[in-house]
Amino acid sequence: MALGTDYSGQDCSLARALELVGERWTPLILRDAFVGVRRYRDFLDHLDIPRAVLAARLQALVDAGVMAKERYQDSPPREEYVLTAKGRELWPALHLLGQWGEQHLTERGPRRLYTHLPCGSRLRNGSCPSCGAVELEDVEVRPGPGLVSTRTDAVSVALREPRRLLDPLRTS
Amino acid sequence: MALGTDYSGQDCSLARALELVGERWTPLILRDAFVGVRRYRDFLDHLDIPRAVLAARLQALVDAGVMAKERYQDSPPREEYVLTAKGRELWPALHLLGQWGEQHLTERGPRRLYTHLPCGSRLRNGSCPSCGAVELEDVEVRPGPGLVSTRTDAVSVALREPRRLLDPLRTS
DNA sequence: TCTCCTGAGTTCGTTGACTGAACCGATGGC
DNA sequence: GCCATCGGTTCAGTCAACGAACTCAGGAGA
Repeated sequence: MALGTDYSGQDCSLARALELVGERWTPLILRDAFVGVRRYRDFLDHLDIPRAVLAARLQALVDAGVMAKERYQDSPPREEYVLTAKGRELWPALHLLGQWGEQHLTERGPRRLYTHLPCGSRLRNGSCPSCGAVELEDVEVRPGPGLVSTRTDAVSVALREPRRLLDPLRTS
Repeated sequence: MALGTDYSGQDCSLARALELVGERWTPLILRDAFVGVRRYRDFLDHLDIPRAVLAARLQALVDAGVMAKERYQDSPPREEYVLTAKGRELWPALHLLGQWGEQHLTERGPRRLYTHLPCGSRLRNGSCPSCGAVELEDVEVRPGPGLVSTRTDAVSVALREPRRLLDPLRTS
């Protein structure tokens, strides 16, 4: 979202949330994180985002406690960005917004299908209609009939197969 | 959100939605519309938004079918902006994002309380936990313990009393 | 009729975030 | 020694947001 993203003077929890996750690119970074993207390079390749912006956003998300930076190898030292519990709780809001876009802004069918694996039902409102709350690891993302993926980056290719949310995406 | 808000190359319904409702100020305009704000002047006074930006955003929302411009008096001719059915369906997503902000970005208690009047229960996930789906007109917004409203514009003052969602706010 | 006021914008110069390309430092492979 | 990769930082140019001033139409009062 946004630009100069402070909504000072708005005593409103939505404004506070938007100052953090309403900035331009941030929701898409989080969407990628939910499907398992963790590395700087993968975010970069999949989003076509300027490097400086990606670095700034990831840093802001870490500072806010939405993501955490974790060492995954020592030689050479490499770190990856993973969602914290606080970050994972953004899932219903982001999912709902995506579902709204799917229903109102697209003509072809859904691009991605979300299934709660233990019971097999399609997700509604970011949670399972029959089970209630949902562990994200139990949710499967699968390409839907509306998906037209022409991208060749590693993340897009991996997402052409069914995956579980949060399952780390390994591209190397 | 955003600046130059096209996420071309992202074949993703979330990106499509963000191109419309992810722009800077747009979510707050919609939030105000849900609590009954309809007039250019009221949006202006309550949001402290630059006039040019407000005009552009309202026009974009009308073009997208999220809001509609309706004549409410003829002499002098005056029009107001009301949510369409498509726009009202954004409520769960916006509400959830606000709730996330309430839980994670604020120390004092909730600023606004949302109640489903027919059954009296507090809203969860933008809908009623006992009744399921919800008519927005049946939802009451009430100031909560965390609210510190120092603003003196007509909208802020009106929101210090309980109101129903979508109930037109008359300030004149 | 003349003047003032209000609502709803538009215009315009300035500011500042986003963009993309180039550069940098550490590490590892050959 | 040379080259490639990962994860950034730096920098000049662009474009949207900002805020103040201006416009225009239609009353209201004198």
